[in-house]
Amino acid sequence: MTVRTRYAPSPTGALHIGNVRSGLFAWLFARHHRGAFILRIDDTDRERSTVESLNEILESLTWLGIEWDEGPPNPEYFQANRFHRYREAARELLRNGRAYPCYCTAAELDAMRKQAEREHRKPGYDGRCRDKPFPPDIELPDARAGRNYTIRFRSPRHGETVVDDLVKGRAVFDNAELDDLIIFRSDGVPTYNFATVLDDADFRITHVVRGDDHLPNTPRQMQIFHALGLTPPAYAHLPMVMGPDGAKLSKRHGATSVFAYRDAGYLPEALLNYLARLGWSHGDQEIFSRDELIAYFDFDACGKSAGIFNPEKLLWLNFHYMKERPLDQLAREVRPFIEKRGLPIPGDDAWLAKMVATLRERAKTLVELVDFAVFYLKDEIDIDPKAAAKFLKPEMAPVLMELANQLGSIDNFNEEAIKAAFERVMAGHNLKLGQLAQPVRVALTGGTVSPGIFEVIAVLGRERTIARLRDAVRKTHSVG
RNA sequence: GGUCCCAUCGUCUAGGGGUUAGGACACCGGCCUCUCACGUCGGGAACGCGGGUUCGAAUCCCGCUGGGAUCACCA
Repeated sequence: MTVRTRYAPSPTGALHIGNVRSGLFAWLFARHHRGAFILRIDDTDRERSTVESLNEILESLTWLGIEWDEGPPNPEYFQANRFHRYREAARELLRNGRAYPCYCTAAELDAMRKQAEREHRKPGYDGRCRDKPFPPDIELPDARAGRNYTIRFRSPRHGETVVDDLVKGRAVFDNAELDDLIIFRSDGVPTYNFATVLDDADFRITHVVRGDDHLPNTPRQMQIFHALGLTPPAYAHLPMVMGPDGAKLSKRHGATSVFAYRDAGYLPEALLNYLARLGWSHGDQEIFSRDELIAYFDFDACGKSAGIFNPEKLLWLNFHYMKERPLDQLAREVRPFIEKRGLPIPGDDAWLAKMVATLRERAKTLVELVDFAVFYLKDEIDIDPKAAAKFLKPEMAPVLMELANQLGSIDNFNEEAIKAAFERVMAGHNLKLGQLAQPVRVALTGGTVSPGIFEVIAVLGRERTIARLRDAVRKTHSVG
């Protein structure tokens, strides 16, 4: 039997990285077994579902390279388009007595819960409508047509339900602990646990891979499978991703959506690698290509305990992938971040690549790289007053002038020749490289930190370099 | 509170009866050096507690403690 896994996000908000990791593992498992990965949209909640959110899901997965074999835009993979199927299944359950109408109102249910809580009993539904007689061909609820009731699943009262989880191992649930859950709401909409079962059944999902927050739902879903005469799929419940405070990762932990990381200048390979390695391992290996991930992935190598999201390690991975990227590709990826910043690019693609080459080992994200690149890109730079006070002293003026002249007379304006020009100036004034490089650095970049001074000059070009040196000379007078 | 899940450095993890408990991120120090980085070398840092089983337990079993998830006419 070929493996079929699915990822079923609901389009009700940003695509969260904790959530997308479950999708990643489902995808890896399917790819590893040369099976199919299905993307299904859980949009039964039409109030909260939006197209923006749907697009974000699709774009995020595409950006990460998690491609689906079946799913959108095919309309059959949207729950909203499958209501006929849910209704049919609910009628079947009503006919064979595995479900029943419940006439309790939301207010009554609420009161029931509160009462139980006061008496320190479990807050579940007490089954008061369970044994009321009803016609087997009773219509499904529809509050607008006056059929103001819900349909509940008749859950077995005795025995136990065993989940043999691929990640967690065996979990045994006492059926007496499971109350009769609503499978159809009074507005005629099926609930999640019911719709999910039918989808997983109809799409012939062999392995349900999801976060372990769904583990408590699993015995209920298995019971519905059985009531429908179907065999449940295998389950793999992955541990959650937590924030630094140890609680389930959520918006209040800051940037958590895939888009947020994309926009912050992270590379998809880095995020993918990081997410895969959170809760899964392959010996001591830290860096994995997509193909390696697929080749090595296995639930046996998944940990059982929740993992805390570590932004520093993600940063390190991003840095790694930026360093090993082909230069022209990295330059191409940096470009939109420069544009977004409203900065001009004073050269062609080859120039941009040279600029990126000097910066890539100093920046951990694309955004950070652009931060460092400002002095290359802007015509006018701001000089840090403290740096100027320390390095642009009046006695440096003639030295900088001479360097400008030397640089002006070079034939081939390359690093080698630039270095030779420096050496001539240093020899003439009896200076060491450090004594010359820092003032020049301040003059050219506005600060005391930059790539090697020869490469900076080579990238900046003769015109700009000389202009900035002269500017700096003028400033030494005003300082002095 | 009920139910379920989980427990090795700060974090991600390897190790599943005998190991100086390994790696990675982060941190600290040396080297490299025109600054900052990169790189490189080195360092500190962990088996939650208590009982068993065993010649021997981080490893197997039980309990405790701690953490998490979940208990909707949300998904």
